[in-house]
Amino acid sequence: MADVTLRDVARASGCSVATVSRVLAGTRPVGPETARRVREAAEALGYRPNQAARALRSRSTGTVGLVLPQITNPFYPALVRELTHALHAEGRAVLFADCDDDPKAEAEYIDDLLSRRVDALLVVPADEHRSRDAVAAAAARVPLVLMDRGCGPGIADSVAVDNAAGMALVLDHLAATGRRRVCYLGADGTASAAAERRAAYAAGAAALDPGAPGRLALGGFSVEWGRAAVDLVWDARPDALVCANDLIAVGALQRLQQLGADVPGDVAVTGFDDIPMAALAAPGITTVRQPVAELAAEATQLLGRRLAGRGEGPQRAIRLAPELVVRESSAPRP
Amino acid sequence: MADVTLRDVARASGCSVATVSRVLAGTRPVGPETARRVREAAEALGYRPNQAARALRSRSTGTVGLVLPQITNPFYPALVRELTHALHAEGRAVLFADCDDDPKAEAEYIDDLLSRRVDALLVVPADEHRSRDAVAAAAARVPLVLMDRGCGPGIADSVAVDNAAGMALVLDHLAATGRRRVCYLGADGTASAAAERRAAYAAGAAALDPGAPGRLALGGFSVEWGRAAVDLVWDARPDALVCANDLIAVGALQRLQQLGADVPGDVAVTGFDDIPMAALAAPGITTVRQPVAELAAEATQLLGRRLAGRGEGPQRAIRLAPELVVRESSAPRP
DNA sequence: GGCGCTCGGGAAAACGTTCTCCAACAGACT
DNA sequence: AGTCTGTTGGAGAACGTTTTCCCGAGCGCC
Repeated sequence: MADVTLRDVARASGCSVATVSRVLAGTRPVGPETARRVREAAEALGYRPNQAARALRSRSTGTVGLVLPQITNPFYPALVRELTHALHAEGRAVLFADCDDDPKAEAEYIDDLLSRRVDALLVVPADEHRSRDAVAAAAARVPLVLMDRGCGPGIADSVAVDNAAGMALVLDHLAATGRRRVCYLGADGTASAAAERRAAYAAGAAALDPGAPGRLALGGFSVEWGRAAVDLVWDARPDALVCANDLIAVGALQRLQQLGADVPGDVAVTGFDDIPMAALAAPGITTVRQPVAELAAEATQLLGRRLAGRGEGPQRAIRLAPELVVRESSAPRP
Repeated sequence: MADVTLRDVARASGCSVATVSRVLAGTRPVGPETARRVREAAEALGYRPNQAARALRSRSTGTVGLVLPQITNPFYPALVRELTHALHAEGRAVLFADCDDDPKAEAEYIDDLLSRRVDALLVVPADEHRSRDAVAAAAARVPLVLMDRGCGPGIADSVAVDNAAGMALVLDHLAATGRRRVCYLGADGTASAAAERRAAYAAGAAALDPGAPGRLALGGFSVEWGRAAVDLVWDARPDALVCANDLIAVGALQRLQQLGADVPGDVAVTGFDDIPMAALAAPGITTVRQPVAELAAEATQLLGRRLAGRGEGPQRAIRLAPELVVRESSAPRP
């Protein structure tokens, strides 16, 4: 009942530990008859390799650390799901850490994961600047892929959505459906997603209206901020509110309904990310869907390459094109 | 730059590996002067213990496996967050597995986690019946705590919300605010949460109206089902829809708005779980809040007890009282 | 002064793998 | 026949800890 080891299998099959290891790992050819005996014995005894011993000897745990800022941010569960599935498909397990948006906790978790000898790290950095040191140090020790948010240039491989392209899709759509006075409800952080979307808005909105780039309110990526931000721009009488993510859009929608504004009649509202809530809000929120499964696939592939090829090769920054999802919140006015 | 081991620290501090291990692990008293030297050397070299070696020798990885049916179910992220924080606070890391509601995948993940030598398992079983064998087998090898859903009696320690009490809170509230013709939009699975809530509704609703226990529609725990279920009970002209969870309630709300029904004027709607979306829906959904942090704390405490006390003692099934959160969806009619 | 004791320290044996040697033996070529 | 090459198997050394012995020194006690 207790643990059965290679020794036990060796004894039962009448050969040496080395041979058993070889047939089970397939690391060197072994006589067909011996192989059969070994496999039978292993099966009969219910042998399960001890991953701790294997990790110690082969200096590889088959484990990847995943560090997130906040699992309760509704964008991440889908990402976690895709990542864990992709990694499990390659036989890797996932050590999970949620650092609660705190770069200090993040550094500790990364340290802990490294001492647990993860083969690689997937990190969504909590803060563009304050995460940098810890991430760079970690990247020097194991393959590391940044996801979703950046962390300064030249740190590590990264995979993210093309925020500028997404914002351009939104602005084109609004222009095509006759919106002219747009406002931006954004986030002021230095997180790359915040900065890129902000910049893309500023660049694209000028085409609609020279005044548009100036009409913005910057706060956090939250529903509360969405509610508050509406009041800051409402005087400008916008006919469209472009929000930096779906949570802000949800908040904006709530406040607009309180104010008695008609969406999309009086004003259109758009989000970013396509979290589940965007489809379920009333009206449904027009948003930019991140290709989550593809992001996960790219990230694991990047890791796989580094793990196989002994970490050589230039750094890669992969940007995936997002998709516009049009819902009622931006329907053209009759 | 490469890995620094106990040997290196021993050499640098001029004593033996054993001594270094002792002072760093604090496992036996050591002379103050030697201790100081060792600590300085360890600090200077940047020593980080190799957890793989430690795990091999001490037969404990400091790691807990967490197996979920579906991280994308919006109830789980908060639970994951609390669990990982609680476990990290005890110096444990979390190996995460999402089995996508598939008991077969669940069994494989559990097996994989066991061969990775997790010290314990936290499992939210995917299916009351079909998860049973794998969970029972795992529970025989390591401490295991079931969360949220059950898996047949006598399998392992468990922590969950008191579903019956929660449903009673809802029914009392509806009765107190003058609702008489209630309907139940539930789930038909054998998952314990589904069954318990269903039973509690049947028991409690009889007090409001002898016909109430019969007025129910059973499907899945999803928004889509909530939308569909409304049509099945609408002919009964209910003045309150009691939903088995918040997702169903969200769906019901959507369909009611399509039908032109006024919530809460014509009909009240209640949910269960208090997922973030419940507060953000319009109108806000009256629901039963699960004490997530407390659930997580109880679960880790249960694990801690088993891990410390060599697994003895009777099985415990802990039920925590939930809290009613009253929002607009069940406001009394004027 | 011998006897027990604690106390600080080292040598070395685990833990369960993987992997590098090395031995034995077969067949093939000189 | 002798050497070479390739194939199959075993012995044993790692990997970096923790832990069990054991030793010597210091100290109080009859």
